[in-house]
Amino acid sequence: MNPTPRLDEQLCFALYAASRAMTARYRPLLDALGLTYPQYLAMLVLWERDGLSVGDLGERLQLDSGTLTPLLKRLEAAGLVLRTRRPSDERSVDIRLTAEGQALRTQAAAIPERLLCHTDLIPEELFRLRDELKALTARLTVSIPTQGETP
Amino acid sequence: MNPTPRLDEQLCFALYAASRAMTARYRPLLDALGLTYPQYLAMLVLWERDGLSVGDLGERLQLDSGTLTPLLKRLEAAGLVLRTRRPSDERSVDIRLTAEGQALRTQAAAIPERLLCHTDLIPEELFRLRDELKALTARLTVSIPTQGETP
DNA sequence: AAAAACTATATTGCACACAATTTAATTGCG
DNA sequence: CGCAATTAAATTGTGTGCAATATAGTTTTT
Repeated sequence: MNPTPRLDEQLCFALYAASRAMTARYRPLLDALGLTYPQYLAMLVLWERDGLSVGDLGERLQLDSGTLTPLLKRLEAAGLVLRTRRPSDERSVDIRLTAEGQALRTQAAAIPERLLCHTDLIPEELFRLRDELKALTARLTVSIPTQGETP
Repeated sequence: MNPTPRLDEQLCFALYAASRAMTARYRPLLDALGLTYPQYLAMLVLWERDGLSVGDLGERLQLDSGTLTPLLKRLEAAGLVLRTRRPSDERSVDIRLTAEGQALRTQAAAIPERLLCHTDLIPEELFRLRDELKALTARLTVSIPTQGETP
């Protein structure tokens, strides 16, 4: 009935390839800061708002503790953050930037611009694409209806 | 000089989040076939053209042998492909579908449609988004100019 | 107040990604 | 021919992602 799906026609592969290509573009710039790409994203969140819990960070990045706990431990080992149990609720772990973590912010500020310079992309197009991707993510993220659900 | 980049403004994060959200949507459908998402992509390529080498597959998927070798070994262990040294050049490894691997094609054919049904996305928009992502990938993938290169 | 239910993180196990190195086969050159 | 250079996979090591489970702390219920 349906034809076999072709790789080049799949939005899913276009997304997957674009995401990895983007990460590859960031890598040399992030190497200079000693950060991996997901670590950079976590730092972006912390630079916006310090002292979030692991859960807060996970909500923002859409990552769970299985991913974040080891990532944050590596950031701690690198001296960029501190992980401390929240006194008011010992279940929560506060992630706070160290002075070194704060300082990295200055260097990171140059990254988006340097990336743009290397790729001759038009900012307006990027903004539109970004917003379309956000809309797509929102639609993909709605709760999946259970097979045969009848409420 | 530059402001600290904000997570929500970054195209890179929109891409990263969308790609993972898409993979998450595929997961339950692929679980039914016993495939992971990258394995599914590899199978898509093989259903289009059987008997490719590891390198050919890697070129198509933009993945290197460090990723593909274990992935293909798992597909072989699952009985979906055979890995054989090419007689004309023993360095190359031919990947060929088994009868079982060919048979899976029929079930896979229903997947893209089922995914669309679950997400009320308009096909025309998706096609356009896909093509924009391909263009982005192409621009991100051009050879990175060396710092201070003067040809 | 003690048990049960709930919540936040951590741990474990598996499967990618990707850099760097290794191994084996082939090609090219003197 | 003989050997250096090249090529194709495989291997090794690190860092995600994510499901499933475990642990510890908190709240709710009886």
